Amino acid sequence: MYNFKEVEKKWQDKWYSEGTFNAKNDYTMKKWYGLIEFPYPSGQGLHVGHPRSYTALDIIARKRRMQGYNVLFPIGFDAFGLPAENYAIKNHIHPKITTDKNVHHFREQLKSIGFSFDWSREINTTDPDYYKWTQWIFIQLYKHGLAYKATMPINFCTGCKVGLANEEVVNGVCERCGSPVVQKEKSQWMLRITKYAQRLIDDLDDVDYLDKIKAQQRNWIGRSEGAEVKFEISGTEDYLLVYTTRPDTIFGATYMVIAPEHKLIEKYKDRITNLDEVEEYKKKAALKSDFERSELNKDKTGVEIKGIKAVNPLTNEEIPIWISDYVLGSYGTGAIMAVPAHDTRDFEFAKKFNLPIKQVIRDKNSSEDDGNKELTEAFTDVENGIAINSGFLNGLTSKEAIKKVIEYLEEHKLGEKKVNYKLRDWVFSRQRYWGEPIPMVYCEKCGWVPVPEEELPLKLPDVKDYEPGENGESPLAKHEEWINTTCPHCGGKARRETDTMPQWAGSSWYYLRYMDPHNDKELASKEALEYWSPVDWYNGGMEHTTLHLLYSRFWHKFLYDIGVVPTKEPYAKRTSHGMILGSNGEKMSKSKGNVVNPDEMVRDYGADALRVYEMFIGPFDQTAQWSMDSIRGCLKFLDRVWNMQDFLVDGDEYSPKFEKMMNKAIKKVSSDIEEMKFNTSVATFMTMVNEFYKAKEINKAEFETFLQLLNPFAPHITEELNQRIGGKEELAYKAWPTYDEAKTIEDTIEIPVQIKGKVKTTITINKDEDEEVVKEKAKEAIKSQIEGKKIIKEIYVKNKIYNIVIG
RNA sequence: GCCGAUGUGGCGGAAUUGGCAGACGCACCAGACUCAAAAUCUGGCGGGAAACCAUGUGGGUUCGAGUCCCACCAUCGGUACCA
Repeated sequence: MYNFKEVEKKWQDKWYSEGTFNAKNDYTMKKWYGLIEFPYPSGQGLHVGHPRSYTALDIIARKRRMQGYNVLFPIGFDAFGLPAENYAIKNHIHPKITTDKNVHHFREQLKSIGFSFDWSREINTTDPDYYKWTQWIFIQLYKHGLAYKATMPINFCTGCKVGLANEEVVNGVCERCGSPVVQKEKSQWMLRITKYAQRLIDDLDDVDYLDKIKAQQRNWIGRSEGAEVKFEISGTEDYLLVYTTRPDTIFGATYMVIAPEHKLIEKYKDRITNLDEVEEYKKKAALKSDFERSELNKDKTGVEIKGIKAVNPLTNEEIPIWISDYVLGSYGTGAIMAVPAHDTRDFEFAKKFNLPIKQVIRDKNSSEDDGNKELTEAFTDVENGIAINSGFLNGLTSKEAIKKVIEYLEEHKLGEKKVNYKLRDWVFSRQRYWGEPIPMVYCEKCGWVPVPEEELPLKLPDVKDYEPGENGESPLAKHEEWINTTCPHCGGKARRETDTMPQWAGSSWYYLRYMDPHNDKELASKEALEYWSPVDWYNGGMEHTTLHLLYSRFWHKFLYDIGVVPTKEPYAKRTSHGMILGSNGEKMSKSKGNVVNPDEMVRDYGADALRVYEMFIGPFDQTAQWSMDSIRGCLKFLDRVWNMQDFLVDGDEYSPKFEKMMNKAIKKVSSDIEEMKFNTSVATFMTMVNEFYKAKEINKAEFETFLQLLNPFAPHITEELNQRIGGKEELAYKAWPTYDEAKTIEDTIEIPVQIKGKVKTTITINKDEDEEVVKEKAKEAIKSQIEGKKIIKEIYVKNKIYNIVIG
């Protein structure tokens, strides 16, 4: 009987004490760098979702070692973050203490599953030796003008009087006390990621990410091409600047809309005759949280600004200006020209406030559309539009009209071509204790000054009070002894920045630190960076394919620009795994009581069974449902593997009856691993075991190869069996098996014989048999069904199929 | 609404990418072993008496469609007025 407890312990002790899987410092070897998203060490411990991703890359890493690569497969902990801080506040235990405890637990759990991580390179984002370099990167960003202060709204709980993270705001109210959450203006550090928007799109062409990941990145950045157009404000030299992707519809612009935040109101308040009404609207809009603005108020609201009007530059008509919160201050110019006939939102707004709707595009595919009928909805299709009622654009397709009108605008200095992105700059400040201190000081005389690099790391002060500050201030704002310092520039009195960095900071560059984790001179040495960059294969969750991936690509590109890293992109290849749901098909959560604890799985079924099951559970990139019956089935499979010892016979070569199967299996498993089709690899192993059981025989050569193929999936049992059957070398150090293509091909093939595409029978033929011989044989086999019928057509595909069409 | 997935036996899923639908596993049934049970081993297992019918629904292309095209339905994930 297979005792997985004993066997797994034995091999783990050996691997982790000897450092079997540690990367070598031999920079002449060919390298492979595999990366998994390092976990946040939560109090709940490891989730069964973690081993899905980790086992997958562990399998690839183990295979790469056997293929002769110097493999870097590191692990660390992304340990700053909200849960530790909230737990600390509630239970009055310092977050460092809980974090250390959780990390310890995670480490034990990860080791119990037998991952081939290089534990000598373990990192932790809360370690000052680590965040020293996170702070260093921030200072470089600041020095290059990519970090700046701006006033940005934060979520502010009206009950607790603290700033909240987005995830703490649930349906517009505070997650903890249920009070309404409003937006509060606060001066924050921002990172200018928008400067990299175009490169973040363009360089996707050079990396091997799943298409859906690339699509998500592109959508998030949200590039759009259009024009900025000037609309003169009647009776002034001034103009209102708008952004539009449809400059071909300017003839149909019947009014303008500005965002509540727009500075136009301040500028012309003397001329506005209904200023009170406008100010009232502004105030109401400001009080609304993001949630109210977007979720609750699909219904458009707005107020006309009376006393000022704009002039349509192409029709020269005077049109009214409205204020409405469906126009966002943060996108484009914060003002739009409204073309109700050809924009859904403008159409709704115009209908509600009875504004004129002027059709200037007709549908080229609709004979009824002559531009004279009343529209029931906006016509927005760019592909099928023809300009009408549009002066010099009449008759042009929408695309031609866009080109022509931009030329016209540029020629008459009325506007210009413009590209916009949805992507916003990155709000980098958090009013929190448990994060990296932002290494900046403020001096009355010199303004913001970075902490000198030789003084890094700027350590998070070890304080007892990390309760949130008053009015959304950071907890650090209460610690005067830490805040007060001297200006590095003039030596005068200065105060430290009290906000900390977001959790994204430490994870934006951690893959670089793994290359040289103990370096106290640089974030990593030039040689290490040159050798290990880029990450060859990065696997993680779909939930991180927008923000984390984008942020780290941005930091990497910046580090490339200042000559720190040698590659433009951090990750050569990115894949993602599907989620694991509870056995009831719902997301695992304590409240639903469907959480599966990996410790219990290792205890009851063993690490190998857990690993094999998580690979067998279904297609790797898709959501899967946990099943206790199935993990039991995987343990049964491993027991059958163990008992194959009883059939062992001598033999240094594959026996004739298994030669084909062995060669085919090597081929199949090798390619399955590369394509992450782990589930069919496991099926292959099971089929092989069934065959060995049928024969009640397996020779040494066959057993050794079988064990080696299975080793990346189930490393413990295979090493143990290999030792027992007298394998000379440990599997971890052996070369990956090779196959002979010729020996994967069967000599005889069964092919279906069809009549009109329906299978009637199958015949067995020799491979590459002569066409006429096959046809003869097939016709003989279905003689009764074709006798006396006229054969109209015959389709013969060599080694595949023979199909007869009869009359 | 938009973007991205997914839909195949009782269940999880497979299908060389247009060529025998249901590999492999679970569950279930039967047999062997056992005083008996568990474990293990062996066999069976989409529906239908059969012709045949079956891959979410309806159409199409093809000698041939789970796979390609068109329209729709359902489920899941992401996102939220981006001009």
